[in-house]
Amino acid sequence: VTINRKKEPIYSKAEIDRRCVAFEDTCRSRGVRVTPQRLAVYRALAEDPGHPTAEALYARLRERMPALSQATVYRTLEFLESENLIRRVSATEAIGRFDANLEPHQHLVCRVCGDLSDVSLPELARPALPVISGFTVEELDIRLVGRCRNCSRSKSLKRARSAGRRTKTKSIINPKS
Amino acid sequence: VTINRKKEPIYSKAEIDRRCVAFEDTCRSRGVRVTPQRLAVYRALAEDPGHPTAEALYARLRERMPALSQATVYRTLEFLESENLIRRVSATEAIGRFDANLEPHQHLVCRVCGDLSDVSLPELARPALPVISGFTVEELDIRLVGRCRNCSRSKSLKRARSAGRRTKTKSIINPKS
DNA sequence: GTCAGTGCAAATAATTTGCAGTCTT
DNA sequence: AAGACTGCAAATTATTTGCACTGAC
Repeated sequence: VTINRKKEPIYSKAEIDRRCVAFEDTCRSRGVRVTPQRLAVYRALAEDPGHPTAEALYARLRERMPALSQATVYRTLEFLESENLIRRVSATEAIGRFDANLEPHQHLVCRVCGDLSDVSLPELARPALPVISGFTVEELDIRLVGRCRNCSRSKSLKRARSAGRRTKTKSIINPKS
Repeated sequence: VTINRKKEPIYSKAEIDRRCVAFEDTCRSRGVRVTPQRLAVYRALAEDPGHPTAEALYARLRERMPALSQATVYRTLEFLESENLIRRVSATEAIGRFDANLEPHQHLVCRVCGDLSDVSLPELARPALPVISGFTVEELDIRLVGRCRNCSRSKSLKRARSAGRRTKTKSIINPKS
């Protein structure tokens, strides 16, 4: 078991440079513009192993780019996510979806429509909690992220923000369509 | 593999009744009052396998309890969570925490301070994606939820809302202190 | 009767959007 | 030059909080 306690960046300087170049290539190959803002946001995230929030990145970036706006940070992160160049991870402060089912089970999360349903993987009915020094594991939260039946065809990644009952199908990620 | 496609409630009517009684007992044993609102929120969640949001529960509940307020729903859900009577699950629309590390790895989530760090469980370095009919699994997201070293002592569950750099240590869950 | 719990409305937090101007290609 | 991106500020959405009141014990 290897824990990265936020001491070092996820990638070495050289690796980060390489990734920034790859990022530029990706942008160009997809006909998207390479801007200083996009590069800066991408690099700042690659350098920060602490899973920062958009707000935290903005605070750090504005020191070097005072004119940078929050909106750009949000837009850039969304763009990077849609290009699979970064991932969004969930902490405990996730927007509230609740579950009264306390039996060990897992969740199926559709990344297109946001649908959330239960699954039971038999091999995980009674999961062994990994032992990690310096951290008391109380719960193993497993999510299978992918596409539900209805969304298996759709190509775009229009993440539903609030997956309540709302059927606001406006694309957030792909405003170009 | 068993999938619950939201057709039936998680628990049978009888089971829900039993749980509501257990809920009452828990409240009394902890010196917390049993109110119609708390019972209604708990029951509504137990009856809804769709992992509803606070907003969705509120919308459903106010039909039968027109005077119910949103604030009560939020407060009750928080209370139920702190008593381990329900769980909070995360969908894709989680409040943004980002990660540029695309290598397969897992996350350690401290439920007290919200701290998020990387772990690599060797047996999951190259995880086999479960095959589930009617759902295309693209990613296995595993979170080890518990307490980090610093928080292993603290008893209260003061979930950090925005775990940025903010050190707002105001207790949300335990306003009585 | 007491005070924990509620309702209401206002406050805060996080994110999104409209629009006019700017810079990449 | 064209229009994709940006900055700004206002709008939206989700959640929290202060305060006076009410009802569970």
